[in-house]
Amino acid sequence: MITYSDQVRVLVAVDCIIFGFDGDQLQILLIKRGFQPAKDQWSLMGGFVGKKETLDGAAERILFELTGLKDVYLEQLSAYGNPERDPIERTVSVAYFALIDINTYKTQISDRYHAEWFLINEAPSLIFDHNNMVEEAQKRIRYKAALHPILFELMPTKFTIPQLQNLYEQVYNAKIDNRNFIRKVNSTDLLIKLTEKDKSSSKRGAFYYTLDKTKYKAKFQSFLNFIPNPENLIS
Amino acid sequence: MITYSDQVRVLVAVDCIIFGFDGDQLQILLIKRGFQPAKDQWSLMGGFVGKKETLDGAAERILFELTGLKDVYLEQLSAYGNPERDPIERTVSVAYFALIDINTYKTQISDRYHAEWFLINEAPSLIFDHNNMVEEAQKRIRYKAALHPILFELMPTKFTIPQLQNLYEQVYNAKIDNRNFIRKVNSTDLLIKLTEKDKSSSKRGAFYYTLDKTKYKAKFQSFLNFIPNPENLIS
DNA sequence: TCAAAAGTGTTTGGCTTACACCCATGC
DNA sequence: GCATGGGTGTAAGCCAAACACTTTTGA
Repeated sequence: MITYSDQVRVLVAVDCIIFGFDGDQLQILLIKRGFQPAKDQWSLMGGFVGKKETLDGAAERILFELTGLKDVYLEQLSAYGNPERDPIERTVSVAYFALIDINTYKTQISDRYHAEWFLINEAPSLIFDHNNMVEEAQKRIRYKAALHPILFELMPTKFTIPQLQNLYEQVYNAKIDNRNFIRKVNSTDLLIKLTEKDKSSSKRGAFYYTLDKTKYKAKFQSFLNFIPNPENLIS
Repeated sequence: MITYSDQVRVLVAVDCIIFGFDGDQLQILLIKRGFQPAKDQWSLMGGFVGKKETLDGAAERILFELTGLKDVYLEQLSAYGNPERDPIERTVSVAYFALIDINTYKTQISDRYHAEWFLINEAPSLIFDHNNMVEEAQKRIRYKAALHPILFELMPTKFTIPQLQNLYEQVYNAKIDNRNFIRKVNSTDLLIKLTEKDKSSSKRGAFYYTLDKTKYKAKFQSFLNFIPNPENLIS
């Protein structure tokens, strides 16, 4: 039998950067690591890739273990392979980022991991190179969301346009003109207007919308233009 | 000492999708695999990640071994980890793509790998999942080149705008209006016009240009617009 | 002189931006 | 009745797309 016998074998892990939106604030889900090394430090949710698992499969499993969610937006970010990144043993990590609607998050399942949602700017420092992963994930999302409607993945099943604008403003750390934003979003024809209004944040109330999933899928790859002059915003 | 002892270790490889342009045709560099499995079949240039090597470092080394080139545009594409992708032993591969000016390619160094340049459309079928990697690399390049001047990386040190247009037409498999293209490229202010002309493809001759590397680096991240309506072109 | 590639000029239309202004309603 | 956020109207201006036209020069 042929083998590649003289080569080094290493551990391969998957780490998930999980972004969530509760209709008001963009957050990130972190866990308190329950084992050595770096026990009790904050970390991304991760795990080793199983013997017969694909990378995507491992990411889905890890996300499911923590949140109880399936069929979530999940995209490979990058592979990280600095030989020193894990002090115990060389581990190559493939990072994925997920975008979820926090309202669907099942708390009970995650309890064993001591998971907690943090506002992006208030998140603690993380183990290994996880801070770097989070930064790169944010950049990727900013890049992609300027051209594709991925942030819709974070929205509750029904939401208002001002809520969506609020999310964009948090992602780009910028103030957006609400009048132009409303028109831009409506012009994509991706939303279905409901009759109900949300009156929690204004007297007049803002109409609720839901995502038209068929159109969403059809138009996902086309280049939209949600953010004016993205080059001025992306750091 | 703490270890992750109950986990599977796997091989980690890097595969390079090497695109080259000779001033006329966009090509891809493939090698004839010199060892089992799949000996004598066409393949991407790849190799295992060394004990103390980063992923980027391994990609640079592999590219150097084959082409003799350093400081080449090299970007991580994606990690591939299907458990069946290598029939001998599970191997996770991190793919990188490189963009090089074929004129600087050093033939002699590569001889031991039986490397050959192929026109993209005439490339042979490749081992494992390498065909898929090439396809995804092409998609990524199409995506990125619509917004950033990466295709300039493929050009010879001096080149004409019609040559550059020719490259764009090959990448997007589309005919571009030369009059608008010339203006678009000039408006980026990324090129320095030389006094010399290339008369090989027309009687009038086309001026040679060189890349203004300072401006190139400065503007690389800004969103340009080389391709009209990219959503209509990208498959 | 004429063919053919390189390059300039000009019009058009769509889309973004900026911002004035109207709407709905709870207090 | 007025403050407040939600939303519409609209004009200015920019920029891409289309394409008529000029330039250059070898054969």
